[in-house]
Amino acid sequence: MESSPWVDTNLNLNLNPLSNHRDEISVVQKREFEGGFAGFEGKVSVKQEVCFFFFFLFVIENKQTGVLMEKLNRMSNENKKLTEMLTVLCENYKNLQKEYMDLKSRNPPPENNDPLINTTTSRKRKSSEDYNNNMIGFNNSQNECSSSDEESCKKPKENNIRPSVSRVYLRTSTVSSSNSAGLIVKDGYQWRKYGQKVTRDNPSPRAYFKCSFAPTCPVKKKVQRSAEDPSVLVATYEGEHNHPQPSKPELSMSPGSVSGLVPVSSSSSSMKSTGPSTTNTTATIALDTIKPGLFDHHHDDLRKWAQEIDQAPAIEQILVQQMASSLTRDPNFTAALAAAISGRFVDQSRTEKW
DNA sequence: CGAGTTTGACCAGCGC
DNA sequence: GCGCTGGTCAAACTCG
Repeated sequence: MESSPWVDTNLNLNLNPLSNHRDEISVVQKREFEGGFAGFEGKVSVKQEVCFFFFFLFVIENKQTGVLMEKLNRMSNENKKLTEMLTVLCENYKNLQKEYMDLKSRNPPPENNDPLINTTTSRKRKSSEDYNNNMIGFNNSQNECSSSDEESCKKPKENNIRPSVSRVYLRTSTVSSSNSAGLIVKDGYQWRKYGQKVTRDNPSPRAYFKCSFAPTCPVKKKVQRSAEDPSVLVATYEGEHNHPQPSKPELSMSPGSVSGLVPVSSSSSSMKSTGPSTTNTTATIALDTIKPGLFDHHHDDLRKWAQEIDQAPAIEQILVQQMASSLTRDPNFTAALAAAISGRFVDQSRTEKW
C-alpha cells in the first residue's frame, strides 16, 4: 500500500504573536508588542506573568493536541483505506466463491483436482476422507449432520465429545524446505512438537504439535504440506484453547515460517469419526503470502501510537481527546479562540503599557 | 542445563 | 486374527 499522506491537522491557531500574527497586527500594536516584550525581563507585572504563563501553557497543550490530532486523523484515514480494501476483498472473494460453486455444480469432478483439497483415496480411514471432503466450501452449515447421518454423528465411541476442528491452508514462500522448519506455522500460540509421521498419501511428513502455553490445554495441531502443491501447508487444529492467546499472530516473513494464516472456520467433529457425513463444517481457503511491507507502516504507526497512548495517563488522554474533539468539531471555535487569545494578549500588553 | 526436537517403537482403529 | 495406517510416547539428541 502506498504510504499514507500526512494530513496536516494542526489547528493553525497561530498563537505566537511574535511570529505569525506579526503581519496582521497594526504598526502601532506591533510597536507596542515589541516594546512590551523588550521590557519583559524588568517590568512585567504579576498579572502579565500569569497571563504569559497560561498563554504558554495553552501553546504547549495545543502543540500536544495537534500532534495527537494529527495521528488521530492519520489513523482514521488509514482505517478508511483498510475498510475499502476489505470491502473490495470481500467482493472479490464472493465472486470467486460464486464462480467456484458454479463450476462445481456444472461439472462435478470425479476426482478432486483442487490442489488445496486433500484427496485421500484410501479405502481405510474413511473418516478422514469424509473429513477432507467436508473441507470444501465455505458455507456449510454448522448443523449439516442430516437426520440420516445422526447415528454416525452420535457414535458412542466419540462419547459425543467432539473437539472443534479447524483447518487452515497456507501458502508458503519457501517450497524447498523439507525439514521441520518448513512446517512451522506461527499463529500466536506456543506449540510443542511431539511427533512426526510420513503418511501414506503424502511424501511430505506430517508434524504433530501440542499447545505448550498451558499444560492443560487440549489443543493439538497437525501440519503437513499438501501433496498436490508443496507450497501449501495444511494446518489442522483440534480442540479449543482454554487460555488466552499469548501473543498476536505474527505476520513476519521469516524463512521457513508461514504467514497470513486465517482459521476460516471451525467445526465440531473428530478426525476419527466415521460415517458418510459428519458435522464437519470446516471451510478452506488458500491465502497468498502477505507481501512484505503491506501493513508495515500501519503496524509501525499503530505500535508507536499505542506506545505513546500507553505512556500517557488515562485522565490526560481523556482530556486531550475531549479537547481535540471539541476543537476540531468547531472550526469557528478555534478561530475565535485564537483571535481572542491574541487579541487579549495585545490588549493586555497595551493596557499594561499605558 | 533445561527446553524443544527428532525418531523409532508402540498402540489402537479399521478393513479384509 | 492379520496387516495397514495414523496417532502418540519417550529416550536420545540438539541448541541456546
